[in-house]
Amino acid sequence: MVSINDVAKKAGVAKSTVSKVLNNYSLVSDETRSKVEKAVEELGYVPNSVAVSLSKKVFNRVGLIVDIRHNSQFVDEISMQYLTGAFEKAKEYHIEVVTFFSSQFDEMNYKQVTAYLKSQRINCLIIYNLSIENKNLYKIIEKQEFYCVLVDSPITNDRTSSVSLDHYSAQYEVAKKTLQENSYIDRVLYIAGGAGGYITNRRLDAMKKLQEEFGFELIVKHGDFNEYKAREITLKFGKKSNAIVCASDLMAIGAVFALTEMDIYRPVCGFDGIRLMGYTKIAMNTVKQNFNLKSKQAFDELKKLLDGEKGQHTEIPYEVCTINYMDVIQK
Amino acid sequence: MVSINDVAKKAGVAKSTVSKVLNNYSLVSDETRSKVEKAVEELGYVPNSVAVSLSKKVFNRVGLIVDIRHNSQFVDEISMQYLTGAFEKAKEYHIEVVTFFSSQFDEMNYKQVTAYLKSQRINCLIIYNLSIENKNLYKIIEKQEFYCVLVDSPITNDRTSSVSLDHYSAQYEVAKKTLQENSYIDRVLYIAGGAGGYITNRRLDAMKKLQEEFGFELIVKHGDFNEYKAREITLKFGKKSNAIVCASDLMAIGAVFALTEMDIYRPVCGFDGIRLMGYTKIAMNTVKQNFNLKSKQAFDELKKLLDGEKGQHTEIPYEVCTINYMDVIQK
DNA sequence: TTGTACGCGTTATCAA
DNA sequence: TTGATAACGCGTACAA
Repeated sequence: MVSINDVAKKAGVAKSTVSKVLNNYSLVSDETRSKVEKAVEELGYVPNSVAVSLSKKVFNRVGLIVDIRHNSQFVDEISMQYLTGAFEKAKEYHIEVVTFFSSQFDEMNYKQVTAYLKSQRINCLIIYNLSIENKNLYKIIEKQEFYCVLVDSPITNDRTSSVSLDHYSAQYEVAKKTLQENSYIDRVLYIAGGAGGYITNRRLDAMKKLQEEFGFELIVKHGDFNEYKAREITLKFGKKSNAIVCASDLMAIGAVFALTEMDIYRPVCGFDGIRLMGYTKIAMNTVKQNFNLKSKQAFDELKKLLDGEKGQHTEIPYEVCTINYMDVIQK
Repeated sequence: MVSINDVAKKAGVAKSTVSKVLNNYSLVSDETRSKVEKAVEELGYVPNSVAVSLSKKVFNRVGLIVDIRHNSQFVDEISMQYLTGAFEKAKEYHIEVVTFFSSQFDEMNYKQVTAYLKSQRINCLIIYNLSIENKNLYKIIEKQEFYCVLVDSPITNDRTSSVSLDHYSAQYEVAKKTLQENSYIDRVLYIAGGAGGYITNRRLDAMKKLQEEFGFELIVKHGDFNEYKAREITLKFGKKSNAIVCASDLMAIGAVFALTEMDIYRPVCGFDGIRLMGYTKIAMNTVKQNFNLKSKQAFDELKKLLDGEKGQHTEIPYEVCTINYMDVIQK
């Protein structure tokens, strides 16, 4: 392991001088600079990030908290896009990231979680899909000991930003489009996410607005973003409704497959625009969002927080469309 | 940030004593031990892993190298299971892991990659789906500067173990079963993985064995595990074959959808047993493997390497079956 | 059984 | 403009 001492020795200078060259201090003569750079090059020296982290007062390490525990398997696709987006930005900003799965924190209390994160010298968090059961994370956000960016949870404070799309209007648009494409609608089944969640409530508001406008009866059931539950709900309430609006594509798939089994047709729409949809060959309206981009934007917001800005809420664009197989496999 | 000094002060002992308690040294009186433990508890102290890593001579940090770059999107599912499996074992062994995507190393040369990894104090690697284009990683394995475990690449040396299933017999079995279920087979299209890959060659051998036994004509094309390519190949060669064997489920899906478009039927079989298959509602034979388990086993093998054992090759079980929707969504 | 002192690789301060 | 030295938080011989 080649260290700064080796470089200093080779270049014939003090290690503090090497450090200065590496960190672009201005007060270094061109001559010593080039000597050092030459030695660095020859030895293939790269600073030990562990030691850097230990010695610096501020050293930013970002924890990416991905939620794969609850619900079905196919949030995989979304989580993976979140991760890749964040990794790309991390590289761009030269900031270290560490991946966590929220299930890791399940058996810990608040104190343990913060201690654990701090012990890894993590001072920033990007939290994807914060679920309301996760009291620890809520407390972390509230206490502001970490810089946080929340993806799809509209909480902000001085050290917390949030990135999401406009769930209200997106839900409104996709549902409206789906209902208008079909003739007679007098009873709509809405398979919502988890009871009490921020997003769930926003989207529910949109459905109520639509209900006022169209004057249909609205049946609301909570599928917890779980396709199996959505399936059960559809088997139970699908027949007596004449359209089904789902708060996620996954639940929409569960609903459609249930309808197929029941051998009846009902218009269904989803939310997310996941590629999996293309494989099912189901053509339904959905809200397509770019998860990779959303994650990147979250990282940009984090950078702003680190640069001293206060937390803010930002939104990303979306598109109401259908996902088809050929689009999905092209790339 | 509460440090070992704070604990020592609170407990009224020297920090070295605290360290001994924490690292389970035997030569500590019960009295001081409990004093220290109490202080640790009250302060919520967790050792700073960065400092630990710096001070220890050997500190194991594992880099998980996941390949999401090449081919289609739906390796996502597999990669995610690899990651979760490794994370669980990491927790069990108290070893730190860091996630990398192999695309991160694309523009680097060998020296840069090793320097980068070492700068992060990484001394172990678990490499999933090493592709033959990745010269850097091959060199890393060869040089033995890192302890490596390869998943699905049967290379071993003193510091390198590998975990995979028996690709030869698995390919043989699934293909044989598929062919036997259908009446007359005289020409088989085999859509292989990447040309020259280890796995690809093993599986190809199995197909040749089968060819000898059954006496059919074997057409081999390389789909590079890419469903779009598999689709193109099927469109071109599907009609004149009367069965299609694919080296991955993804390619098999591409083939089936192409056949549907061509409006002809051919028996098709896949490989991997991914859950996505359940969503396509295609019932085809495939080789089902447990990716999560495979990743865990890889971690166990890594542990053995760290404990001084020499690298070895191990295999995991597989099952020839079909993947159906209800099995997939149940859990 | 406990405490002292040093080293790990780096940055930061201050004197030269 | 450079270099010596003290941190950073921890583990660990070695001395007490």
